[in-house]
Amino acid sequence: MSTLKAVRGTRDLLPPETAMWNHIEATARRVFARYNFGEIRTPVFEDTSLFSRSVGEETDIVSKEMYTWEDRARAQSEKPQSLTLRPENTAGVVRAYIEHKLGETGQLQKLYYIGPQFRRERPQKGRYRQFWQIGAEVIGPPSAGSESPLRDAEVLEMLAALLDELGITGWTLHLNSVGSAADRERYNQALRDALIPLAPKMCADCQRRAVTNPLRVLDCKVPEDQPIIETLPRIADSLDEDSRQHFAAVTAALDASGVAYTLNPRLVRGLDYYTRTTFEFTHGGLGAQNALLGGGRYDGLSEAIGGPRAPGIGFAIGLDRLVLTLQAQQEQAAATDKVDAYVAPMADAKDAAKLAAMNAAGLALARELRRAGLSAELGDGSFRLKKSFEAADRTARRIVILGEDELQSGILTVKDFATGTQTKVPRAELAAHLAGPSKQ
RNA sequence: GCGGCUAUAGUUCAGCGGCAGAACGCCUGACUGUGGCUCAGGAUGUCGUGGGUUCGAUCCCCACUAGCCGCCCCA
Repeated sequence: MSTLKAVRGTRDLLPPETAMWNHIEATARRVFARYNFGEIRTPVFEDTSLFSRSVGEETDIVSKEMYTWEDRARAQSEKPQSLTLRPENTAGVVRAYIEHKLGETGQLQKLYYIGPQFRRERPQKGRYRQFWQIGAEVIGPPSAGSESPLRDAEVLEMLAALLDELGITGWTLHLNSVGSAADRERYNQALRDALIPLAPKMCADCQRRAVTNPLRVLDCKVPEDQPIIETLPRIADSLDEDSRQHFAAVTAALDASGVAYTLNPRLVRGLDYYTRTTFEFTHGGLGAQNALLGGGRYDGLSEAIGGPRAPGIGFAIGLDRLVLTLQAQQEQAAATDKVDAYVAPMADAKDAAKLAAMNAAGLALARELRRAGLSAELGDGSFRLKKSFEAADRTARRIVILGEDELQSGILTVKDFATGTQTKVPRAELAAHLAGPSKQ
């Protein structure tokens, strides 16, 4: 019989690793708050059509990577509904924006989310079937300034600030504009036409892509294909005047705010809803999954799923990958934080009544310390003192010994592991003593 | 969906067609109210699952499952 395990592509996050996750999430919340973003939490599953209509019917995500099931009807009159675990969160946020008529407020909505997403892909480094994303969206009616290139620049600048604050070094911002939906259609056709004579000279993958997904040819990494790729039409040449001006304004604003970026005319993104500005922050050391985060503008998404005109821009950070990057960067995750005190009750283990009484006294003392705001671990009176010390040294900065003497006198024995000094401390002063720094 | 590599103690990994190994961690003691550094002892386990070859398989073969890495695609 096989034992139960986390299903393929999912995993448990345990201490001390979770400390890193909490640190990243807390940093993101702090940074986002400075930019006036508020948190949104949307359901982890939605009506399937939300994703097919937003992400794109023909994308790999929708066509073969979604966890979709038919929710059974509970009444004869009820129709079964096709539901899907969210493969990304932007669609859900825009759905909520429409559902709650946030556009009617006339205000720009600045929303961020942190949560799990689901795609049924083959797991590998930095890629899981349940993966975590931190993302944010700026969306609103055009009258609120949602189309302004200033929003693009602000979002990018915020991301640079977040990565810097997290201590991620060596990231690169790749920037491009894919233009309007019409621009993209035009470009796609131009690319197809250009590839007809060229594709036979390219690698096998490109020959296939030329037919199935010409934009992907631009991503080809085969060295021999690069000269050919250089000759292909550039999307910048297919942009209409509005998109061109918008992009120029974004880069100008980034220049003014000192955010470094690399223009990458080959950066095309996999989701259908992207328009105009698209971007990606990459980092080495992530293997084939070198994208830390990606995003872009989606001026037509709201309308595509039946909402009002609501241009927006957003991004999603792969939290799993961010953790990998930070772990690789830090030699060793910082030593796990030790608690302020280890309360070690001592009693004769053979005397059940005394043991119970001493343990109760230990629990009360630990409670006292915890109520004073200190972190404390509690030992067991049946332990020999040596064992208590060993356990305490692993988990706490100091040990507080609670034996018969201490209980009667109300004066506790405290030993500081950093200095090795042992002192007697009256119970009334204990919390203050434990809160203080180590001293010789 | 496709390809390569891997699966042995709590962890990281050696190993060999014939009694299952190391390091770290864990437990006990030297030390009955004192940790770290020592020292002496101890327990680790369906050798991923199922089948096959063999007198005998943890080892060789096949299948399956899972993990890692890559492809596709993507955060």
